[in-house]
Amino acid sequence: MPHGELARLAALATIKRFKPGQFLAEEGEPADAVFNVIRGTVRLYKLLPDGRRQITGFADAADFLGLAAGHTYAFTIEAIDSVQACTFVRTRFRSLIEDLPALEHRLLELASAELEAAQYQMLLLGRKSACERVATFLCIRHKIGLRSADPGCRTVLLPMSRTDIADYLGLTIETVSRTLTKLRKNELITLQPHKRGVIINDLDALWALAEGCADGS
Amino acid sequence: MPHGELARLAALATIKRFKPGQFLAEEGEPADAVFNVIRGTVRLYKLLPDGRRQITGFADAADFLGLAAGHTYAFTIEAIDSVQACTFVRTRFRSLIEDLPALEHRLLELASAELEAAQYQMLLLGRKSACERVATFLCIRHKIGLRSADPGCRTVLLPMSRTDIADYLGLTIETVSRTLTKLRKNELITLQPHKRGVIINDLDALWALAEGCADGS
DNA sequence: CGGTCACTTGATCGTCTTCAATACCAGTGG
DNA sequence: CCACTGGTATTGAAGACGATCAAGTGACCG
Repeated sequence: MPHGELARLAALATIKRFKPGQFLAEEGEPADAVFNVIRGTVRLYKLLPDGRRQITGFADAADFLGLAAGHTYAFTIEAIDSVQACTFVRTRFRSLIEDLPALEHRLLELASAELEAAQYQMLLLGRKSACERVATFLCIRHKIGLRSADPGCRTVLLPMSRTDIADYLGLTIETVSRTLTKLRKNELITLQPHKRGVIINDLDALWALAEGCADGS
Repeated sequence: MPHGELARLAALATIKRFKPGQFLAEEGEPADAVFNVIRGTVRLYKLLPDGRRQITGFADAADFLGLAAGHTYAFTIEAIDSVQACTFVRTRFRSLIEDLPALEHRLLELASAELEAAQYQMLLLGRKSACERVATFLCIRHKIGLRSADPGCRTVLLPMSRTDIADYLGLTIETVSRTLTKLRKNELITLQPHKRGVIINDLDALWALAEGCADGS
């Protein structure tokens, strides 16, 4: 985006901090802000009336959030760790869009990418086994890690809890735990106890598992 | 959208016909067209290497298709029945967007709505039981039917096969069949044999089931 | 008619869930 | 320093839901 436009955007932003567990937005509430995560990780999720939770995505530094079709949020946004986020008042953001076609263009690109990711996730939730889901998750998290780490880095940092991973993959916490143990025993990964980190020993094999090209026995 | 802009859009369109099973687009192929379904229904899906299929959505008359983040399609688009679609060459469509901000605005709205639908579907695939999934499907199809039928209409037309429904809901064809039978025995619905139609007897109860507020026993 | 296709129904099996016990760490206060 | 507590993760045993395998029905078609 052109520098002048970026400056106008920045002029509109307020940087806010959120503690772990704090809400950036809540499903069903009026959607009066959009966000850009600067630091930390947030979870996006929807709930069923009885409390079942589906995490539809995680957002890390540089991710944009808060697109809503209607006038209320379609999902809850909650800080996982200590989060800093650029916050824009929606009405002002909207009026800025009016005279900045480049911004709207960028938003459409982002939305399209999100949509593509959502389709991958549907494939995962509808058709992959527990083992394939966990392998996919680790591979994708690894890829995301490469945005900020050097290529060739094999350590995956998982800021989210097992419960979050389970609710993201459509599994239970026990199945996630068991599956990670199985991958460890097969020497595909190494777990870092009490550090929420995983080292990938064989990235290619893990990808093969993730895509259903291996049986993971 | 303003009439003048609509006219320019129409000038760019070619109406194409597709027979059942014919592809409008294929996953991985260069994305050089976008579509607007005029008549009929198409399925959008992704495949795993071993053939497992996840249908990410169906598109009916008036639905817009073909948004791609990259330069290739993220999913396959296949005609279910006899389909007519407005086809736009992507490059020309793109250049039209350049001078029509309203068009891009509309596309962003559509993409946001799609994204919201995708999140509902993730909730369904990750956290709902077979019974809840089928009930949700029927309710949503009913809602879609109201776009072209009078309100109060209780007949749901299902142009897609049981296999399609199964691949959309992350189930097998047998489970879909059994679940429909169960709903019929509970007198929530009436099946129209050999006609791919369903009559909803108790819409409220079906919605309650769909949202997990009832146990569907 | 024989053939295929879409769907239904039944019996059995396996994966993941549920329920439960245990381990481990961090923080708190005696 | 050490018990006590709460949160997170691992592991085991039992159970359920949906998948798989298999058979059967009716519609449509050459």
